[in-house]
Order: sequence, then structure tokens, then C-alpha cells
Amino acid sequence: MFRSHTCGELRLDHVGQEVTLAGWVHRRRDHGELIFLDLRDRYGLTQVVFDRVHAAAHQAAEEARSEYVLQVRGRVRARPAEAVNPHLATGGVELEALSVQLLNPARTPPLYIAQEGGEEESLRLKYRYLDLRRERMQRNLILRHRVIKFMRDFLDREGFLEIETPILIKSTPEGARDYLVPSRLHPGKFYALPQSPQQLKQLLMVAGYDRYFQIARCFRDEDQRSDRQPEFTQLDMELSFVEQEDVLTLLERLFTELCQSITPHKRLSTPFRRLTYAEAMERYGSDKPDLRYDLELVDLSDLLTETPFQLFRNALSAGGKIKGLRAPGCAGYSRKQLDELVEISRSGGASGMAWASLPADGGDIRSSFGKNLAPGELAAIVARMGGQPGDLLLLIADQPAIVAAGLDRLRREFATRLGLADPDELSFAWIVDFPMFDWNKDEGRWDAMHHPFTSPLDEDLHLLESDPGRARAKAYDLVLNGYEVGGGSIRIYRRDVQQKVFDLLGISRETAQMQFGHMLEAFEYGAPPHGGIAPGIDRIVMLLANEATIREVMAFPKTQQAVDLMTSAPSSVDERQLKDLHIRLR
RNA sequence: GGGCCCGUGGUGUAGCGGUUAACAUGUAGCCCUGUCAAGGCUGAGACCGCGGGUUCGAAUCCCGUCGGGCCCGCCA
Repeated sequence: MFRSHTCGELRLDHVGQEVTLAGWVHRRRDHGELIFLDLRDRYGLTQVVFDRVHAAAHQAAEEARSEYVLQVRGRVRARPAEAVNPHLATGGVELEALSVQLLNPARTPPLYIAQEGGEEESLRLKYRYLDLRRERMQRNLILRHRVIKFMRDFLDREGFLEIETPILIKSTPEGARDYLVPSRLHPGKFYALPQSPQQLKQLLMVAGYDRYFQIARCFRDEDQRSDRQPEFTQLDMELSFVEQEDVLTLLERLFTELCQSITPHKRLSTPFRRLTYAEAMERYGSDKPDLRYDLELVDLSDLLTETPFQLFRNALSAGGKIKGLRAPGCAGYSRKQLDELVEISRSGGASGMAWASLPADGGDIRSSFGKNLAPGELAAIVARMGGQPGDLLLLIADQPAIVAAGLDRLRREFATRLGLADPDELSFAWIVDFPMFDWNKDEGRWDAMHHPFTSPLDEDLHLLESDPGRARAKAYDLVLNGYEVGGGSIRIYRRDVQQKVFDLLGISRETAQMQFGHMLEAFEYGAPPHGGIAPGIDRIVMLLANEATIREVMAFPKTQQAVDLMTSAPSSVDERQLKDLHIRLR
């Protein structure tokens, strides 16, 4: 027996017992005759005291260094009243060491386990096994475990079956780039790693497994972000004989109970708010708005249809919009600060940004564009935006998508600057009624906004022929604090509707047959109405953990260049391996 | 594919045209019986990511390159 207790376990109840602990040397305080040593494992810290009375143990403690692995046999005793450590769960007791076994020494670690933060992230990634010893990562991985455990238990109670699907599947050029795996047995052919088990879960519906889920690893060979890794984990789900409302209601219950159970210290607003895609874009300029704060966008277009200001008029006559954002209390912004804001709006594609500042003392309005307006127009803008003395008003006039992108960025910028987003609030929302299609101007055709199996709204079916751009889908996203944490849809199960959608997407019958033949065939053998969703577990855990990147909630993440700094993957391989795979490098 | 930021002992920083390259921490040795970021004394440790250029002289300026981060495009 290596240990009788963990390092987080001993309490006053154990006083007098002889116990054995095993763990890492967290810190050592050497007073000569007396040595204090904090022994650590993932359960906690226990102070071990070495007295010269037990000479061999004392000697071992003198030689011990940070991160040595020790086994200590000792007697639990209460600490003297003045030496109790209230910051430690085990702080009421200490272990009087009787004997010590050095299980393994350790080199001086390149990062401090006992003191977190500060170092380059690349160092943490290279020595991830040391980083993972730290409390922060332990806390995050434990949280992640609890989230996944909760999902499994909840869905099991709801009658779902967890079913694994293959990792080696057929490549489809739709959507994200696939990671490919060359086939040794079939020269020149490749498997793909799943971007998600989308098709497989739909086939499980055809097979009658009407409530399926999987904690599914997904792979996408695209560029990385703080919330995107080449491989990530989704709670993949699919249900048969359901409508959109059934999916939303179930997921809302799942996440409400999950948050109440796992992060009770966070404020969760229920029921989840619901916005149509059009409404979200109109009011927040984003399909994943952070609803912890207001700062809504205000449409000013109708006030300015007759304005003499050419720039505004041109924007409107080109089918654009003029919208504004009110930044409370920011009237005092300097030229330099305003320039920064212009830069931010430009990053959304806007060619410019107009501003007006309302002095706190009620004095005359300063603005970048007032002199160009007709009398009364500036006042009308201020009134429409609810401008108060001390406010800064920002306007963008451009195509709707550019106005939205620019103001969305400014809105988030002000939320940060003004500290409007409460880190302990969880603001879930459903975004519904997404458009079916996106116009792809490079290719001159429609793209599926979600994926080609997404069903249109019943009342928009007729638009597929007359006006596809206005057709809405039974597609929904779950949004949390400004992040998309899940997306799903009700699927098409009627052959004729599927064909229409393929036609619109420019997928020929031959292509459809080649890429989705198995799906289409399966759907001819009795496909039930079905739909599903796939919440992203990394992002959800990141938000619950108040972390800024999903790397902080993954045990072994990759860098932005998709490199594993610990193992140096990807790497070259033997010529022999390539030969087996019938691959020659160019 | 593009933009921005970062790269100095093990770690985190300072230095930004001429310094024995500074400080903290860690680390090594010694002292020390109640510490819990223990304390005290002494010491070792970087030629400044890499390559090139400018200059009498470069960690410091310029160019390139490599690595890391954030973002756009891409991706749901």
C-alpha cells in the first residue's frame, strides 16, 4: 500500500493515527532542526514536519527538493493553536514524519507549480504535464469532467443512448477542410476525420435510435483562434419525431440544471432569451450577441433619407443603412481615442465612422458630421438614440452587413472599457430563424448557412423557388455571453425538398450521388422527421471557468499553428511509412 | 493569405546606441525549532530567439527569418 490517505484528507478526527501519504514536494521550509514540507497531490496539501528526533526522515527532508516524489509515514497531530493555517483544508493538523521513502527525485522544473502564471504560454504547452499539476488546470479539468458527467447523466435519465461513431470516415468537400488519413490498403485513397458526426447521427435516426448523443471529438483543418482548436469536443445529439421547440426546451433544461448544479455561484437568467437572426443582427449587429449588457444599435436611416450630407445619402441610396451606438459617459474622448474607435470600426469593413459628443455640462454638441446636416437632423439623431449629456454617439453608414460588423465591434469594445459584462453572469440565448442560404459572390451561387440537410421553415418553403435569400431555416444557435456554444437544426427528411436545396446549392445530381448517395438512399427506407444540436463543450467549460481561451480547459491543446509543443506534432515520418501509404512528397 | 503585439540568466522583468547587462524569484552552499511566498549570509548562472546590415561601437537602429499570442480572411 503506497498511501493510506490523500494529501487533502487529514482532519482533526485523524489525530493520533499513523498514516502514510505519497505526493510531490510542493514547498519546503527548512529551519535547521525543524523542516516543514508541504506534500501535494491532486486532492490537496498536507504539512509534514520533520524533527531531528527522527534522524533518517529529517535527513531525507533536508535533501528533498521541489517536485520530488515522496512517501511519508507519520503520525497525525493537531497543530498548536497559533500555527493553525486557516487557508488550508488540512490546516488544523500536520503530519509528524516518522520515516520517508524517496520515490523519485526531480529536476528543477522550468515553471513553478506553486506559483501560477506569468510565463509564456508556449512554455506551459511544452511542459504541459507540469502545468497540469497546477491548481488552475486541475480545477478546470475537474470542472470539465463534471460538466461531461452531468450531460451523460441527464441524457441517460432522458432516455438517450450514447453511441460511438467512426473516426475514419468519408471525406466531403462541404464545409471546413478535412483532416485526411491515407489508406495503405487502397492506394491513392483517403479517409477523413469527422468535422462532426453529422451524417452518421442522421443515419442513426433512420435506424430508429430516436434519442442519440455522443461526447464527440471533431476535427477541422482551419486556422485557429482562442476559441478554436484543430480538434475539439461536442455534445453531439440527434432526436427523432421532434420539432424545433422540443430540442430547444430540452437543451434549455439541460443547461439550466447543469449550471445550477455545477456553477451555483453564477447568476443564470431563465428562461433563455430568444431572438430571431434578423432581430439579433438589427439590435446587436451580431448573431452571437453578448446579452449581459444592453448598448443596442439604433437605426437612424429613416431620419436621414432627405439629408444633404452626401456620404449618408449615398450609403442609403446604395441600399445601405445608418445606425448608431450610444457610449454612455464617453463624451470626453480625445482625438486619439476617437481614432482608435475608427480603427475598430474599419476592422469590420466600414470605410469610416461618424461621431458626436454631448458635453456633460450640457454645452454645444461637438461632432464630425453635424455641419453637413440639415437643421434639426442632429437633434433628431440625438433624440432617437436617447443621447444624454456626457454621451458619445457613434454612427456608421454603409451596407447593412458592414454597419453590423462595425457596430458589433464597437459595442464589445465599450462593454470592455466600461466594464459592463459581469463575469459571474451566464446569459444564454437562442438565435432562431437563420437564413437558409448565404450568397457566395465569389462562386456566384448560394451556400448553405448551416448545412445542406437543414430544413426550411414550413411557411418559407415556397421561397426556395421565388426568393431563396429570404427563406429561413429551422436552424438555431445557442449563444452564451457572446460566444456561439451550439448550433443545430431540424433536418430535411423529404426527398423533394432535399432535391430543391441541392439544386439551389448548385450540387448536381451526380455530385449529390457521389457525396451523399448513402444518405439519400437511406432516406428512401423510411426516415423519421428528426433534428439535433451540437453544443461545444470546450467553449462552455471555458465560459463556466471564466477562462479566455479553450486551451485552458483542454489537457493537451495545440498552438495557433496547430502544433503540439510537447510532442512536436506534426512531424516528418519515415520514408518507409510513406511508401506503405503510397505517398511521395513534392 | 494579411494586420498587430511579444521573444534578455531556469522563470518573470529592467535596460532601448558605449553598462563589469540590473532586479526579483528560483537554484547551490552555510546558519537557524513553528514555518506556511519562512528568514539570514555567501555563490554560480544570460552575450540579449536566429541570420544579415548600419555604425568607431548594437541587447538597443534597419532588413530578413524562426517561434508564441490576438485578430481579419477561413471556420459553425
